[in-house]
Amino acid sequence: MKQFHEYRNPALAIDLVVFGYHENMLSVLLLNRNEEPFKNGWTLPGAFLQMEERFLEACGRILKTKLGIGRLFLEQLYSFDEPDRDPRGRVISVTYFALVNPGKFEIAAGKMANDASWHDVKKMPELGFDHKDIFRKALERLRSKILYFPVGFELLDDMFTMTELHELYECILDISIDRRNFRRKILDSEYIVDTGLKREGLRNRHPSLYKFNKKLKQNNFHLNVS
Amino acid sequence: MKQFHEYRNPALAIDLVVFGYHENMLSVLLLNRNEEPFKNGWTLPGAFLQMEERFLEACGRILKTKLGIGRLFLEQLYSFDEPDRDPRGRVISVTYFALVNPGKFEIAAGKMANDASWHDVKKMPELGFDHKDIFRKALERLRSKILYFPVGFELLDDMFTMTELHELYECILDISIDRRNFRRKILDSEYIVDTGLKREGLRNRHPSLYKFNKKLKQNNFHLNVS
DNA sequence: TCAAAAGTGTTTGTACTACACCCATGC
DNA sequence: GCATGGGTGTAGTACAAACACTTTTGA
Repeated sequence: MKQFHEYRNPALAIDLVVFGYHENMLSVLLLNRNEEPFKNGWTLPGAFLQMEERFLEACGRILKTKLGIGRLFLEQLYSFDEPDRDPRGRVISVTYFALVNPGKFEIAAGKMANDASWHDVKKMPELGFDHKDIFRKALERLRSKILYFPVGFELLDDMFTMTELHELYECILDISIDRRNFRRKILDSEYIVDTGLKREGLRNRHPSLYKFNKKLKQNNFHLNVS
Repeated sequence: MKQFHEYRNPALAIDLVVFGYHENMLSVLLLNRNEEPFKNGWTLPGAFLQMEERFLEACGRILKTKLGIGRLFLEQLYSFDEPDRDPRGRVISVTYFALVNPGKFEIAAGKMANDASWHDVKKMPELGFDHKDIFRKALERLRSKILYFPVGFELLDDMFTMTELHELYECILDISIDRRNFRRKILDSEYIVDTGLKREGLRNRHPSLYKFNKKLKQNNFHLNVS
């Protein structure tokens, strides 16, 4: 019997939208391509899926070989099928979005691209292929997900202050949220626990350090914003 | 230059979870396969993606050739990559969920399967491949989506009573919802408009007939349930 | 006039909003 | 002691939950 992969099948790529948060700025990792198509243009990191490979394995391979970073939060985003999305031929793209604390990794450039760098989501350059669509979808997903799931903790250090968490939310959602109401809401939800430690060395009152409550089972957090 | 599809690529299938609602029962369309693998077993309707075909075109082809039904509400669900999900070889499945009013269509059996029929979501048979996982994901999506998006209207007739809409919600979510609070919430959201008509021929008070408010732009509906 | 379902309103409690003030620290 | 940001409390409001009565219709 003829094997399926001997028929003509579209190629299958995995593309990643890697979000990082640092110094009050939400960024995305982009590669500057050193080959056609879109040579010297910016694209999302990606790779073709290998025959025996799972999606998450391909994600790990991309992160490791192109960006030099290890395992992190990954979630499937969407699959893109526009026939002309790649000028070289029919390529389906299964996309994932990832969250990373840039402080924990040094980005290493891979061989496909001569440069990988962080780009403020508010100042994105033109992107090759249909990667603008993918990016938009990812940002939309991140913004809706953060309202009911503690994704923020993937972007911060293991311990963080309430102000840092608050600023993260304001930055990602691009709105302002009342500091005191935010604090109450977060604490009531029990998503975070007070470590009892304080951040020291600041020139004013030492804020408490919190960490994510890993024991929490059920989701009782929902943030309503206008 | 060698074309992408000349390399070894996994096969790519489109599988559909078609939900129908009829007489207070939420059902899914299943095919009884007449060939191996899973001969005489139940599976979701699906097909291999053709080289130049878009996902939604493949969905339309499946609906037409296997089920004999036309265009309906479709939304991409998830892409499944388990290497052993198809015993014949590596097949990636991009899945969609669909909503249909079964009263509007007669299901016609196709050539791949000798039977297509509706199955109560509460009494599902064993499914071939990984279709149980796909079904579960689809039901989960439907249940969360109905809380903030008027998916229900795809499942009802063009005009419907408040009680019919109420029962649909209770059926899909598998909970009971206060009739009066539900009514107020739905009417306040302006998702539906009173047609001024009444359903006649019942043995008691004639209920108003409503229809979906197609002019509605922004989503101001959110149902909170325990 | 009775049964059955449709339609309406009120009371209560909870949760979010919008605020102002005090506290700890480094300089 | 003063500037800076961290921490706490509270009154007002809006929405959701829980609930009972009236109305319309066919038989």
